[in-house]
Amino acid sequence: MTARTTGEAKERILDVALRLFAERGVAATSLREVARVAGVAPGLVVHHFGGKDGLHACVDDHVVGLFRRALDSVPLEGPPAEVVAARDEAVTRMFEEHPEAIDYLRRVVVTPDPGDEGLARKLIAETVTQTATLREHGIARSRVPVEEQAIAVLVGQLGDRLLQPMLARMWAMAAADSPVPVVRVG
Amino acid sequence: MTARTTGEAKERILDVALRLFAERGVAATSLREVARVAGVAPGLVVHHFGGKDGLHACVDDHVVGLFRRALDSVPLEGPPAEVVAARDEAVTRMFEEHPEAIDYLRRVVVTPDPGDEGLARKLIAETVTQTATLREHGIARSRVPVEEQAIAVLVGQLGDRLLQPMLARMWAMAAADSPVPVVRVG
DNA sequence: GCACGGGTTGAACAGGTGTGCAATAGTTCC
DNA sequence: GGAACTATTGCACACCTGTTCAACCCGTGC
Repeated sequence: MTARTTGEAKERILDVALRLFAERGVAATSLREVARVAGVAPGLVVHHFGGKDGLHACVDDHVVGLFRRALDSVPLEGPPAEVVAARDEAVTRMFEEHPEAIDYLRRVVVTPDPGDEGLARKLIAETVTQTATLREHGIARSRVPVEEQAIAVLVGQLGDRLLQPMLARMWAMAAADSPVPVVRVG
Repeated sequence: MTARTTGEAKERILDVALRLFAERGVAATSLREVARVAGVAPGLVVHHFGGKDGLHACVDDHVVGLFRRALDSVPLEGPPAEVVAARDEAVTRMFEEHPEAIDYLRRVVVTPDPGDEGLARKLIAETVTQTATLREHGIARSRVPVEEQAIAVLVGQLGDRLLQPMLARMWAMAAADSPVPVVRVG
């Protein structure tokens, strides 16, 4: 069982790592388990990513890349309002295709492990760059500092998606409880 | 350096465990580190709590106990509106005195480790009991199922406190960013 | 043919983990 | 005094962790 195309195993490892990191957290996920689930020898993970820290960083970069690709997929021409709407929609679509990404981000924001600030920085840096580009194309206004505007955009794009499942889980865990005939809402 | 009063070390272990569990998560906290921080031999933790799972369960019970004691501290006599207000205030005071508790609860709700559903169940069961008591004393209305009302109360008491620091962290991590003289747009 | 080089393996190693257990220290009761 | 009991220690065990490394497979260029 050898690699057919170059980089196949590497991608698989990255996907598995993101999924497991999102499900259980980085600290609680072992390199060996990532390798096992990816159907690969432990040494290969080290060879490709240089160790667990390297894998963590690459997963972060991968998530930032998902963001960037989603945003870069919409052309910067047309009425500003439409461009902005299309970008938000692209992010929404990306998160629908990669639900692990939002789970991973929630962990980083809500219950960060040491080293998780890395993703936060990268994500903010990326958004600042994106916002600057928007300004150059006259799509975003320039009355406030770029960073402030970028953060507002980021919070707008992430906020709901990070918070909503949290409330959902509170209700779900309540419903899953109680062997009693369940809650019925008028 | 031996125990002066019975249960002293046991309580210290419990406090340290709650704090570390809240900070880093249960899975990422080792029994030995709990023992080290508590100034105690690893074996003692096992002796008192029967192992890591037992410690986890006892921390859960401890948190539920904080809730119960806070609620039970307000007498059930007087105008219903005042009683309810006093109870909310008691919970608020409890969380101010035990900030680790809210951090721990956030982990359990947002990014649960396997075994964390235990606390959720216990907390809901406790709130159902409490709500039932309120009804018996004519303080809570009885037009909806107890469970539904209990969950509404629980979400009301926890919601803000769980969500608020999350948003705060998003902004904080943004502000703490950018050591570089940032992107400048013409 | 044959060396080269990257993808891949699996066995090491040192260290940390949860747990079990025999031994000690200290208190309480007779 | 001693007996009984609990709190407490420190070591031993088996297992899992991240990392290192020599070897292997296999396609490519010569």
